[in-house]
Amino acid sequence: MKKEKYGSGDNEHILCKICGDKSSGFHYCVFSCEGCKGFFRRTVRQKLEYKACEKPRGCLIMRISRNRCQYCRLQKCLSVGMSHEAVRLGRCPKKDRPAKTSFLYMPGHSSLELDRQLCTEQLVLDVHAAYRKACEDFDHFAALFSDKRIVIDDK
Amino acid sequence: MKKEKYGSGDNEHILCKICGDKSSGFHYCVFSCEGCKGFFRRTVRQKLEYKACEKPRGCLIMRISRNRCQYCRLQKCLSVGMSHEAVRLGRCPKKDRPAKTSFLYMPGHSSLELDRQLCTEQLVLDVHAAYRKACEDFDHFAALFSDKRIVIDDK
DNA sequence: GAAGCAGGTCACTAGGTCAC
DNA sequence: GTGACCTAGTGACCTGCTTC
Ligand SMILES: [Zn+2]
Ligand SMILES: [Zn+2]
Ligand SMILES: [Zn+2]
Ligand SMILES: [Zn+2]
Repeated sequence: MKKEKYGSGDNEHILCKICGDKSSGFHYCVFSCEGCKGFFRRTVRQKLEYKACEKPRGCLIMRISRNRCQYCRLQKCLSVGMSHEAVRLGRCPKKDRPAKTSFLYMPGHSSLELDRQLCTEQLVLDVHAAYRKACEDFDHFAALFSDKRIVIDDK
Repeated sequence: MKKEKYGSGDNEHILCKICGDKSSGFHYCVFSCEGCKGFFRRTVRQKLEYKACEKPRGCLIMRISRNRCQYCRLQKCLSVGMSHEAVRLGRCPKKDRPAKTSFLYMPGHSSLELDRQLCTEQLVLDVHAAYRKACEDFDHFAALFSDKRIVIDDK
């Protein structure tokens, strides 16, 4: 029989657990995209270390934001269980196949749906940024309050 | 009459003598898993030669490490008695089988036990690596000592 | 028959490559 | 540095044959 071409599997309906892009398979024990797979491989093989993220609550890793912070991308890879030690080679045992009802499974993807995903990601990032800003404002306020530079006058 | 399905035997409670994965039967005169069986078959059939391992004391072959060094995997296959010459066709007489009470026999395996096995393997590999490092350090020290660059002053 | 292994098949992935 | 694409292996599953 013919050798199937690259990428002909149905892994593309599964989402990358790190960034949400379409997965190309089960890499380093995690369903992940070619980008995150390559990123993790380079990091481990060359023993790269990234300078720590300065944002107090870290970065959201999504398809459109995954290249903005290597430190947080690596943290996400590790936190979802990527491991260079434990890999699975060969055919996937039938009983291990992820259920198509899993939230990781995406029923289809037209370019329309891709556009929609990108818009949604941008929206999520905007909301996240606003949330973070609010947290900082609150911290600032709390500091002033504890310094008694702000008092509540409930007379 | 009806052909039993693949993997329906009770061999899965026996461990692969090469890597410790679950055995799928008695292959090339050794209880072994599908992976080690296929590896040995390819090696013999295609007369493959692997470049010698550089580690002075070789690699530990376990389920999670078996694909890291083909040379040592083949050595392990040969050392536990795999042989392409003494191929046995057909079913294996019960009296020739190793007893199930041997340490090769694993009473059960849930996914919990599999996880535990992987953790244990990683631990063993770490300890092995530390041991090897200690051996190298000792060799280095012994060399200095025999060169009289280190002396013991027990005055 | 029934059980069970050798060999084949081909769904899979680690690692390499190189245009961006 | 990134990631789409390729290739060499890997190993889960199957089929044909052997032995009991
Ligand atoms: Zn990804
Ligand atoms: Zn960050
Ligand atoms: Zn094995
Ligand atoms: Zn080795």
